[in-house]
Amino acid sequence: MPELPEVETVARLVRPDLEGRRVRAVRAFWPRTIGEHSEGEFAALVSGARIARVWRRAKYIVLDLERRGRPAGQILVHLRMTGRLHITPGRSQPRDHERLRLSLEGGRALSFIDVRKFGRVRFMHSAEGLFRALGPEPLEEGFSALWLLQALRGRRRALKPLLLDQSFLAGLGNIYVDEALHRARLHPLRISHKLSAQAVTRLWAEIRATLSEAIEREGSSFDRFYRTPEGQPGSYQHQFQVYGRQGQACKSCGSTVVKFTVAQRGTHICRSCQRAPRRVIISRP
DNA sequence: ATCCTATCCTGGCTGC
DNA sequence: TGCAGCCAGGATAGGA
Repeated sequence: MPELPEVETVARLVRPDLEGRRVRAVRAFWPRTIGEHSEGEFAALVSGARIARVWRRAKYIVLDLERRGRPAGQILVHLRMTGRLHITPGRSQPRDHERLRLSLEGGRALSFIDVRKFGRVRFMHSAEGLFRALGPEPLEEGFSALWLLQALRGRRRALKPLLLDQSFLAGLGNIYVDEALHRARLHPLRISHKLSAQAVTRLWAEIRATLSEAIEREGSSFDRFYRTPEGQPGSYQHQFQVYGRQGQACKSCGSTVVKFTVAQRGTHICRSCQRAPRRVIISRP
């Protein structure tokens, strides 16, 4: 599902078509996509504003708006599970599962397409407060091995649910947590404050390496949902070590990859590369 | 503080 | 072939 690498890829690919353009009109085909605002309110807030910058924070794609050169709020796109962004010809009929369309000056439009309707496009006067409540960006300076060591020691939680918690660390989801934990040879049920400094350093490095490599490959596509705005699938799924590989051989040691449930999420591990912590009862699939 | 469950959704899949 | 039921999962709310 779209996690940091997929969201980063989408932001990069829509950026050249959006930056500098003005929003002309809004149509909400599924009103809940824009949440607390009605279509009319949303339109009033964004119409005529210029998209000054497109960037990413955690799993949000952020469109900074300006009017007369001054900040005029932000549009936050969250793809959740099946959301997609496409630049489309402005006048076409709504396509299947299109939930929102922002018509742009110049004739084209930004379309938000989402089969499962979980995705959201919000207008906020400022997202600063929302972003302050999120953990650091894993690929930025603030996320150091020392920070991670101290942060893990300040909590007493299983690694997987902690790494999925966006207020702890931003941008990871189910897939990249499983991949990073396998690469760091850490079991998802290991308790955060009990890791050695060496193990934490491994985890830190593997989180960064996994995400960077996935961005290089434009994310992962293993079902028909995630595509870049150009309609291309990512290719990182070919690098998966454990995710979705239950029943197959671990690429490092040959043992069979198993799937079980942690934090209500499908969790994939190699039992020989990722040794279970003592005294932990492993929940059943 | 942490964990667990339900909710939101659709479509693909399984099993009868 | 038809159809009911289950599953996937990011975020959040509410209860234990």
